[in-house]
Amino acid sequence: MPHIRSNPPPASTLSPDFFNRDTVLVAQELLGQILVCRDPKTEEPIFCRIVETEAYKGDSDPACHAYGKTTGRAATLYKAPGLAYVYLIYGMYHCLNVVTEPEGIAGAVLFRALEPVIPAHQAQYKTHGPGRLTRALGITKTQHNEISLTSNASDLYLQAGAPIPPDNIVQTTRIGIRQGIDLPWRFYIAGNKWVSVR
DNA sequence: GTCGCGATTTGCT
DNA sequence: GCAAATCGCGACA
Repeated sequence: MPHIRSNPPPASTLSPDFFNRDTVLVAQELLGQILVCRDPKTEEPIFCRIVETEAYKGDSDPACHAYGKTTGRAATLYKAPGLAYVYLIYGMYHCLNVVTEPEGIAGAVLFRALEPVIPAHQAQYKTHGPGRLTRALGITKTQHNEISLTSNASDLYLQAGAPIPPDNIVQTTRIGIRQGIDLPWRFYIAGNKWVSVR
């Protein structure tokens, strides 16, 4: 007699090993994975699919905060893969990244756009854009910088989603930077309406 | 200590 | 299309 599940299998959390790899590869493979967080006020769980990312590498990328630097905020980028890197940009918006590469090598992937998995959440949480998504989800440097994104005990963590077929992934140059504009390290899911247009 | 600027978003012309 | 908002950080004195 076959065993029948009454519930779906437990969702698996992405492991540090997933992030302990080349940053550009991680940026690509993060598409389709799920960011789990909580509503800043109600504490209700929110599940968001990652639909747009950018890779930043410390050694070869002049746009990376850790390019030629090891101190200050750049120090976070050398820490363990799977940690959050949150920084303030233009004095008013936070940006969420996940640290990549082995400890001691700098790299991170910027989350540029998310798609709330539950349709009812899509009108409520405006997660299209790196500054908008942190504002919508209540992500700040003081609360979330350097927390683990690979533990489901965190306020914020990553869980495995459905992989995106390579044919559905678009690779382009990155947005809003002045240096390293030639590097094609932005990835997004083709046709996804949450992706920033520029 | 002072100065200039940025991986953004918004509103106004 | 363009500029304002707003502040942490790095460069320089």
